[in-house]
Amino acid sequence: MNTPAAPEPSRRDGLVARPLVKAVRRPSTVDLITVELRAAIYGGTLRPGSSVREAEIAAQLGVSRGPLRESAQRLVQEGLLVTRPGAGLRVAMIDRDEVEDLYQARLAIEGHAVRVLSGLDEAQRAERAGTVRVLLAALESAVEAGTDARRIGDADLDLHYGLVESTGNHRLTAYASTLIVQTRIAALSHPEGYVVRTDILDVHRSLLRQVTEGDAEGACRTLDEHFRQTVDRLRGDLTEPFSTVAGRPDGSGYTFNPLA
Amino acid sequence: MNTPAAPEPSRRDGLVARPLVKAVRRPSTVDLITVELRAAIYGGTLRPGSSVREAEIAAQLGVSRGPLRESAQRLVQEGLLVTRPGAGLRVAMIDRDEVEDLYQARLAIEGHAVRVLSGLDEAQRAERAGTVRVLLAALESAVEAGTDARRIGDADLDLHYGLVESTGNHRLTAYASTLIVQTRIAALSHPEGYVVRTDILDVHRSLLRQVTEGDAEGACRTLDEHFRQTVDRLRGDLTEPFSTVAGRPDGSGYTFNPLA
DNA sequence: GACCGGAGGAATGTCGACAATATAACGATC
DNA sequence: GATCGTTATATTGTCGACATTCCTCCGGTC
Repeated sequence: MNTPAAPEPSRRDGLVARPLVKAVRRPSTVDLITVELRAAIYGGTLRPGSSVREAEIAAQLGVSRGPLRESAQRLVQEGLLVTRPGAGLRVAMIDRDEVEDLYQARLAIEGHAVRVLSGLDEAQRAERAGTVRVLLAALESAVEAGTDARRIGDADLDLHYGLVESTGNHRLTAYASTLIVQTRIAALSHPEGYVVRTDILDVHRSLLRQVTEGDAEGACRTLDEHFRQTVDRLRGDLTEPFSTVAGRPDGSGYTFNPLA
Repeated sequence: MNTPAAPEPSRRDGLVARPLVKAVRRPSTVDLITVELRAAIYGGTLRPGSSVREAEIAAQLGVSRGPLRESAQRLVQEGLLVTRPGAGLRVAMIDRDEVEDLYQARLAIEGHAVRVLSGLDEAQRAERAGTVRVLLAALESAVEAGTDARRIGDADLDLHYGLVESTGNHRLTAYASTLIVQTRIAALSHPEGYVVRTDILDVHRSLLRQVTEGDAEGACRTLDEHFRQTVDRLRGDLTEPFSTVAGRPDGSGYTFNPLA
C-alpha cells in the first residue's frame, strides 16, 4: 500500500522503479584485508591474545601499514582485536568472565531468529528449514567422520550462522558473523583446547525439529539450555556432557588443541 | 563451584585473585575521534548521505588524515559511514528499504532485554526498572516541554538504550548503541523530517509497566507493535498515529525538520 | 535537445619517514 | 634476593607527499 495510483509522470521509470541489474560493489583493499584477518583469527592462525605486529602482517598481506591499520580498526569495532595505546594490536581474548556475556548476545540474536522462522507460514517455514537442514547434514557428516573437533566446530557454527542468515535480516546476519568468530575465540581461549559436546547432534536435531514445527518457545528453550551448558563448560564449572567422545564407539575423543 | 579447595600455593595472591584497583584505559586518538564523529552523525551535523571530506574533517578535529581514516573504518563497520573506492566516505542513509531490517534488529536486542528484565526476581526487577523509570520521566518532561521533536527523540532513544544497558550485557549494549544511531539516521533520512508519534508516552508507560510486572510476552508485543507502526510510518505507508501533536492542547505539532 | 566523450580539477588510496612511546634487558641499590 | 631505576631496542602513532582514481564541467555529435 504505497503511492496508491500515482504513476509519477515527471520521473522516468528507470530512476524510481526496480533496477534490472544488481549493483556491483568493487571491494576496497580494506575489505579484502579485513576478510583475511578475520579468517586468520577464526582459523586459529592468529591466536587469541597474541600480538599482531603491523609491519610483519602488512608485509605478508603485501600492503603498507596504513591500510592494515585501517582494517584493524574494523576488527577492533567487532571486538576481535584490541589495542592499547603504544602497545599496538592484539587478538582479543574471551575468557571466563566474558563467556556469559557473549552467549547471552547469541541467545538474543539466534533466539530472535528461531522465533521469526517459527512464526512463518508452513510453506516458507519448510523452505527456510530446508536450507538449515543442509547445514545439519554437514554437521552430521562431520561428526560421522570424527577426525578432529575443529571440523565439527566449524559445522556447528555454520549451522548457527545459517539459522540467522535464513531470516534474511542483513544486520543480524552481520552481527551473528561477529559473534560466531568471538565464539571461536572463546573456544580457542579455553585452556583445555577445543572440545565438542557429546550430544551436539541431539541438540541441533531438536532445535531444527522445533523450528520446523513452529514451536518457537521450545526452540528458544533448547537454545538457552544448550548455551547455558556451554557457558558452564567454558567457565570450567561443568564437564559432564562434554566428555571427549562424540558418538564414536572406541572412546577416543575429539579433544583437539589447535594451539599445540 | 570452581577450583574447589586448591589454594594454588605456587602463585601469589596478587596475580590471580581479585585486583584491588580498577584497570584504567587511556583512550586512543582513534577512540576520541570516533566518539566525535558518531556524535556528529547522531546530532545531525553530518547529515545522512552527505560526503565526508577527509582533509576538511581532519583539520576540524586537529589531526591528520591517517587517524581520521582509521576512525572512519570503525564507523563503516558500524554501518554509520559507507565508502566507495575512490569516492571516499559518506554518511550512511537508511531509506525505506532498510527500515524494516533495522527495526527487526532492534526488536531482537530490545526484546531480549525486556525478557531478561522481566525474568528477574522481584527485587532486582524493581531496581533495574527504577533506572529505566528515570528515563521515562525524562521522556515525559521532554514531551511536557514540547518545544522540538528532537529533544523528545533523544529521550525516546535514551530510554531504549537504557533498557538494554540495564541488562548489564556489554555486547548488547554496544550493539544497541549502534542501532540507536542508525535509528536516528533513519529518522533524519525521512523526507518529512523528524516526527514524533502522539502516543509515545502511552507506549513506553505500558512497556515499563509490563516489564515491572514480569510480563515478558506482553512487553515484547508492545515493542513489536510499536516498531511495526514506526516502520510503516517511515516507509510512508502510515500517518495515523503520527499526527504532529504529541500531548499538546493547541494542536501545534512537534514536526521538526533538522535539515531546514 | 539529449546523449556521449574528453579535459581539468579535486579528493582519495597508498606509501615511506620521523618522533614518541612501550617493552625488555641490564645493572644498581636496599 | 628481590625490587627499583636506567638504558637500548623495537614498535607504534602520526604526518606529509605522491600516484591514482573519481567527479564535474564543457564542448562536440547525433
